[in-house]
Amino acid sequence: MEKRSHLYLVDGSAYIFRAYHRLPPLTNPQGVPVGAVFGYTTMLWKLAEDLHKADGPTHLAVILDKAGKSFRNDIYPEYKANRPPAPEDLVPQFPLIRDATRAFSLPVIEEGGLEADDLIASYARAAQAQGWDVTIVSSDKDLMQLIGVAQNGARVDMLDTMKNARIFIPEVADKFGVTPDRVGDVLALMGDAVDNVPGIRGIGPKTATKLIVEHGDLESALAAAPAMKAGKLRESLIEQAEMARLSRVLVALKEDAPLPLPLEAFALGEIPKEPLADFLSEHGFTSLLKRLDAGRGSPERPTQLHPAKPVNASAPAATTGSITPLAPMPPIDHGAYACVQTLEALDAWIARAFAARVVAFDTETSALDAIGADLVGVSLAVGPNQACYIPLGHHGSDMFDEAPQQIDRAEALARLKPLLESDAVLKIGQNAKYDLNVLARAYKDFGGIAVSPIDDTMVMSFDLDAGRGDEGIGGGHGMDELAQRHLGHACIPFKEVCGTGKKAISFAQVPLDRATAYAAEDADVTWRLHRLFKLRLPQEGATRIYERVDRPLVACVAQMERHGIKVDRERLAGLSAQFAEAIASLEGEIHALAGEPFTIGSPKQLGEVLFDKMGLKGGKKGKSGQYSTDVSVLEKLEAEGVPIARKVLEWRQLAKLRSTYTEALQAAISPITGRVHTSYSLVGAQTGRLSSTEPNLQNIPIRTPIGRQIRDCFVAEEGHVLLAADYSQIELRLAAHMADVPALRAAFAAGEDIHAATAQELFGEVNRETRGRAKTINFAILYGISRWGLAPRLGVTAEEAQAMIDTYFARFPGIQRYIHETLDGVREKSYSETLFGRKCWFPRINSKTQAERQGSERAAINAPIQGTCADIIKRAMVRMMPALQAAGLGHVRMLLQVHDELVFELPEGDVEAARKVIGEVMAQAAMPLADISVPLGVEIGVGASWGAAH
DNA sequence: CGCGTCACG
DNA sequence: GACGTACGTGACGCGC
Repeated sequence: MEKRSHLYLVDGSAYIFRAYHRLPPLTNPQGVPVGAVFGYTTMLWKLAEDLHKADGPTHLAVILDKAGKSFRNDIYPEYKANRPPAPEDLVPQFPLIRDATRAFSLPVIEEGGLEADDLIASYARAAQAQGWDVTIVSSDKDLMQLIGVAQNGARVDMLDTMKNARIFIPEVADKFGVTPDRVGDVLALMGDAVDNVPGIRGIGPKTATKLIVEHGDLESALAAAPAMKAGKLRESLIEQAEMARLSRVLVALKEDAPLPLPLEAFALGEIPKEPLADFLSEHGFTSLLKRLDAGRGSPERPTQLHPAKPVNASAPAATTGSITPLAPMPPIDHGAYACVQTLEALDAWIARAFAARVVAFDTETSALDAIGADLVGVSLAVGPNQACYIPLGHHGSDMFDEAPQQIDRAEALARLKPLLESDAVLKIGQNAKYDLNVLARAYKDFGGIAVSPIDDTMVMSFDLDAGRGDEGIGGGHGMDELAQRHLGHACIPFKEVCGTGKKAISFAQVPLDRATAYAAEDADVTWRLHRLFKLRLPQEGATRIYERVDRPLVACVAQMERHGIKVDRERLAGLSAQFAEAIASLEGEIHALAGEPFTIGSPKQLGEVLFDKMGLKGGKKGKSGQYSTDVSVLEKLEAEGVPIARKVLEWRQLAKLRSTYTEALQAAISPITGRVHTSYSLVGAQTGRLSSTEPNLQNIPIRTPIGRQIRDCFVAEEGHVLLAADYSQIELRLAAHMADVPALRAAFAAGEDIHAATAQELFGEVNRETRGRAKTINFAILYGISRWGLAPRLGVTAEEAQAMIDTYFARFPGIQRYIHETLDGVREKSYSETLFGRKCWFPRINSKTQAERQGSERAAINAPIQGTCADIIKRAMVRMMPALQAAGLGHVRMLLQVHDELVFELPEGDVEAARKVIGEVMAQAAMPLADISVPLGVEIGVGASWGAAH
């Protein structure tokens, strides 16, 4: 049976207004706002998917309003006169709607002097006359007049894609209380404030419906007015009858307009993929692009990496393309900030934030650690100087002082929660991870607050300017520094508000006026920075790394920090005592050997004892005029048969382990959770790596048996295990790929021992000695090699080291080429780039000072490799929880990241299932953006402790 | 607060 | 001829 023709008429203009207000303010990689365009594109996509359904479209057209006046203005000049101008960031989206439609190869209809509604009505009636069904894709109430069934059985209905609802006669009756053919009469009576259709003052939807239901139609209702009982309604109907008649004409749809294109022109065929793919890719609609690629059964095509644009470091970058320069912002004015102390004021600010759809926020807490501190207040900013502070946990400055007036904390959080969690409002934080953690813990009885979606100005700054610290101004990404650098504004220093040292007070004790100035300023500054960075990201090619890697990582890492990891306190204490005993006994022996007591932990005293008092040789003084006593020096002495050297080395090791680990880790156990919560810095390492502080859980010992015991103190909860998954030799694999070294790639592909393979290539034979040398050289390559650096590590002369480097380059010419090309690129652009486009700046790469220059060169060789590795594991982290959830393993907890390793905690029974998902996500983490020509090997271990999981 | 040292990748 | 001597981190104790 042939499918009955079914015409879809899409009311494009009405749609984008709704999409604009419902969707977050996205921008495409060029910085153009495209939130509404995205919504529109998604809608077309959904419609296109219905193509093959039985009741799906056979014909489709998009109808748009054309700018300018319509015939209705000739009848009534005030028609649509009080419409506010379209929002600033919607205007550039109008032309893109046409692009989007063309990308789907769909016809667009627009005609001057006619509104979209008239064209829709005319097409609908024409189609109906031919016996076609018609679906109007809109939710505009005016169009509901068209709904119904013609004599020939052809029907007109409507589809509201946002609510995914079909609208037919019953739905119209629900809304208006009348059948569709009487909707115009109801509308004429009630008027329309948005379109400025006058109607009759004092008559709203209820009365209008009642009158039409009672009297049948408008004219009858007007005619019946004199007979009505005296009162306002009667008067209005009589006095304003003409207004109602005028309104009736205004709301009537023109159903016989000439059709710019014949109906047959709207026939749907298969939608060509190429123009669509180009459009989706141009605007960064990657989710749809993926589905498109999946749909055509081809492998996902790696999206184009950002072309490396030559950047003139001295020229401001904010002038590219057609992007309008930012309007200047007024200077920061603390007097403009509000302190919110009533629910009414709070509600007003929340409404402002919803209306602005972008809000910067900041939390103030009683202490610095996000896991232990209490929420003291929240600040919001919706524009420059439009900021407020909401105190929630302030008390008096001392115990006799009364707490200031504040909104009840639970009540305030209940009102803030919908705002902070709304998909339609972007929340901006400076180091948002901190605030995410505070708010996730606050309001706990109600599940906490899961702030989303977020932008983070600190992370944005990092993705734009990592490494740029040597250009005269600080290179950090802290708020005070960013405000100074980008806004020329000196923030109120925290210590000025809370003091320092012994006299420091909690933020909860700060008087509200000062607290407001400080806290609201933070939100204000964050808002302003966001405006600058959001524009710069696309202009400077940093959108990809920010949007795809670092931005989604914020919430992911925040959750890892909240999980924390369990440590066995008793076992740590036991080790501590054991170490203490050994330290004490070594101390005695060392003092005896030295012939006098001294402070072994003082390199100064130790050096003097060894090289002056005891007269040992090999003492070398550094620039501080002090003897060096580090491991290499002491090991050399030991090899020469100096017994005290061994003892000092042992003493050092144990002292280090005890103070840095066994003691410090016990102190780091949170009294609240009983676990240890590190804090990861997303901007700590210039290469893109994370760093870990308070405590640093990325340097827990593993290399020596004695140190490894500390890893055994990291344990899983009862009934659970720890799973450690690490990338095997990932940096060398990436070097093999990025430098294109066939021999190394082949060795990795074959699963060979890479250092042995290197030894075979370099020395022609593999034994312990050659493998060890090959390993050292392999690492030297990754770090930027020099003969003087390599020589002492191999125990050879610089000349011999140079010979090995030469051999290495001869056997693996790609490496030498990579180093040259990388350095040339960095010298020219002042930054390096990872496979995923992460930049790392090297402002001293062309320094006149050799040491400075060479240092930058070595770092520049390493940065793309170390940074790509960081990108890959970050991508794995971002994808991990969704992948685990999809596999029914949402309860698996990701706890730690140690550069090439992820540590999880999970029930024993889930090990096999989790192992599969985790291994797969990690191995595939570079795809589809970068297709690494070497497999990413992942090794997984499981055990009751971290030590046992290796 | 700078330095030397050493824990990790 | 001096410069420094492999990349990236963070924490500790000493001594000023």
